[in-house]
Amino acid sequence: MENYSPIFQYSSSTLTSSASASAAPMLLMNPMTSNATGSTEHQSHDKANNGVLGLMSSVEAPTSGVISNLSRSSSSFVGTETEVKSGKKKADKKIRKPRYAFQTRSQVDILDDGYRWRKYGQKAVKNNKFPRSYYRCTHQGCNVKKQVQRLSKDEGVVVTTYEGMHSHPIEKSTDNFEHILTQMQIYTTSF
DNA sequence: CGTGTTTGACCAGCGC
DNA sequence: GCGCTGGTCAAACACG
Repeated sequence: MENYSPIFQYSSSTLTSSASASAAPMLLMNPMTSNATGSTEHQSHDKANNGVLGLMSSVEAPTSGVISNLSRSSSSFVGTETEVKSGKKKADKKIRKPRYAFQTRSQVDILDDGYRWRKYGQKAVKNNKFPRSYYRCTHQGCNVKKQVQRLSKDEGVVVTTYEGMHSHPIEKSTDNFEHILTQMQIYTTSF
C-alpha cells in the first residue's frame, strides 16, 4: 500500500557539520513541531541507530514493490501528501495528511525521536516476514502516528513512516535526537 | 495505580 | 458479492 515517489530528494554524503546536518533534521522535524523544548529527562531509551538510509514519503495510489525498491540503496527523502482514511474517493474532501517515511539502518525498530509513542497495533504485512507496528503519539490532542516496519529483504533496514504533525513541543531533550542525527548517514542515490 | 504493550477481533477499501 | 489486506480498537496483561 505504500507508494513512495520521490518528490524532492535529499542527498548528502556526510552529516557531520551543522550545515548539512541541519537540512535533514529540518526535513525530519518538519512534520513535527519545530519547537524543541527539551526540559524533561530522557530515559534510557537510547537505541542503537547506525544510519539512515533514506527518506521518502508515501503517496496515494498504492503500488506494491516500492519497499523492495527502496531496500536496494535508495536514500531519498520525499515530502508528499497521502490520503488518510479515504471514505470513497481519493481527491475528494478527505483530509490528506502528509506522510514522511525514511529508512534507517538499525538493530532496533524503535527510533527514539524524542516523542512518546504508544503502540496500538501490529500487523503482519504481505511480502514481509516482519510485522508492522503502529504507534500513536501519546500527547493529548496530538494525532501523529507512525509505522515501523523492518524490511524482509534487508533485516538491518527499518522503515519508519510518520503521519501528521505534532502540535506540541518535543517531550524529551533534543540532545538525544541530535545524537541520533550525528550517527545518521544519508547516502546519495539515483532515483 | 498509571502507563504502555500484546493480540485477536473488527472494519473499510480494493481487486477480482 | 466475496475475499484479501491494511489499519484500528479494546480488553487483557505486564511493568514501574
